[in-house]
Parts: sequence; C-alpha cells; structure tokens
Amino acid sequence: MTTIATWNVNSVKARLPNVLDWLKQEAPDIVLLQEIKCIAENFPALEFEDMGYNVAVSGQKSYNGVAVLSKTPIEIAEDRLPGDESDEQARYLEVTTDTDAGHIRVATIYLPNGNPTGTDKFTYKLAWMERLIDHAQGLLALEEPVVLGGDYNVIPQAEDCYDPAGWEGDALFRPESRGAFRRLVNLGFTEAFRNFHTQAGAYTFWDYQGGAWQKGLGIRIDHLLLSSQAADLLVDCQIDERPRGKTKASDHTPIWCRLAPPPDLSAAA
DNA sequence: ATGCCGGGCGAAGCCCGA
Repeated sequence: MTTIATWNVNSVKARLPNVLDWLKQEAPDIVLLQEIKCIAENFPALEFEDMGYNVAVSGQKSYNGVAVLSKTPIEIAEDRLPGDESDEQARYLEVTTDTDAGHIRVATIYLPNGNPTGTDKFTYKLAWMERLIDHAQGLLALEEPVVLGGDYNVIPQAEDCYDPAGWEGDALFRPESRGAFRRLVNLGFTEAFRNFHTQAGAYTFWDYQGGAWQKGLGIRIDHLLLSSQAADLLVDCQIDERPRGKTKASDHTPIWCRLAPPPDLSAAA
C-alpha cells in the first residue's frame, strides 16, 4: 500500500512539531506540503530525513512554497508550473517515484486564492488554472499513474461549504473557479474523496477567526486528483480532522488517499 | 464583519491568507 497525503501547513517552521507528530503517527509514504513559506535552504530537511523521508522543495521567501516528502527516492520533473516563464511564485512541484504501487508521478499544488475578485489576483488565479489544465492534459497523455494533490482554493460544490450563500462571489466559489476545476477533473481525473464519500459537510479548512473550527464552519478545498491509471489502484481516501484540533494548528488539515499495488505487482510479491 | 486569527518580516505595524 502507498499512502499519499496532502497538507497546507501554513508555515513549515511554525508547524514543524505538529507535522512531525502526525508523520510519526500516520507514517504516510508520500506527503505533499503547501505554504511552507520559506526558501529551500531554510526548509527543515534534516528533521524529515531523520524519519526516513526524501525531500524535494520548491521554495520562496515568506510566501507560498511547496514540498514533497517521500519514503522512496524522488526525481524532480517540474519545480514550477509550466506555461509562464515570468511567474515567480512557488506553487507547483512535480516528481516521480517508484512505490510498492508502482511508478507514479505526483504533484504538490498551491493554487492561488484569487481574492479579492475584480483585481489581478483573480485574473492570476484563473490564468494559473488554465496553465494547470494545459499541463495536466499532457500528463494524462503519458498514460501513467498521476496524483495531483494540494490546496486548490476551490470549493467544488455547495455541499462543500457551510454557507454557500455566504461564499457567493468569493474567488473560491465563483462560477469561473468552479468551472475551471470541473474542466480539469473532466479531462479524465478522479477526485479521490468523492470517489468514496457523498456526504455534505466534509471539510479540510476552518478559518482561525470567529471560532470556525469549534463551530464546524469549514470548507473543502484540498483535493487529490488521480489519473485513471492511479484511480484503478485507489482503495481509500480520508480527511484527518484531528490535526486541526491541536494547539498551534494549521488552518488546513491533511487529506490522504491510498493506492494498492496493481494485480501483476501483487502476484509478484 | 475584505480581517474577528495567525504567520512572515523584523523589531512596529503592515502584507497576506480564504
């Protein structure tokens, strides 16, 4: 089994004890981190390497920044989202690795928030999504297991937020954002969580403000998208809410999916 | 309630997030 988790940690330095605790407890094989908020040189690689992880980082000072931790050795395929050489923001990192579920390609994604709408931030978000769609189309053409995981900053459907009316007009819930997310999925990806769960009110983010966590007022914006070759191996997907309840918590909580070895590999084992 | 928390930066108060 190969477990792939994604977690927007909102500063890897501020969150290090919480992250290490969760890794010790859950021992995921691959972890996709977002909002590490540091350059690669300042990433606490040693702490993760001591736990048996290989580390790849696409960093940036103060903002954004993504990383991949993997028990198996990794090769970097992309350390920025292709399609705009002038884009300096560290929001995408794609690697390949050989797991017990076979050779897979995984990307950690920190999709732009896009608020306030009516500014270049929203334009940037939508353009970034088009670049992601273009790139993802090329990845599907490889016809291999691909997992695109991360903070998409998109609430796919009304049942994925506590107050749809209140989110109307927000960049996370605008028809343009949801439409682009749907077009991405419709290229041929399986959204891992919805493959297993239909209920409303399953969330991955709760605002720090207003006691949102205590009141259960969250949104589901962290997603795992799988190519058909990966989806064929998919056996489980869960949101782990527990880290959100800890002290010094990130405002996001981890979500993970589990891939079983394909039949030919199982037979060989 | 487009800022009620929380982090970075850098040493006070502003920028940013969703």
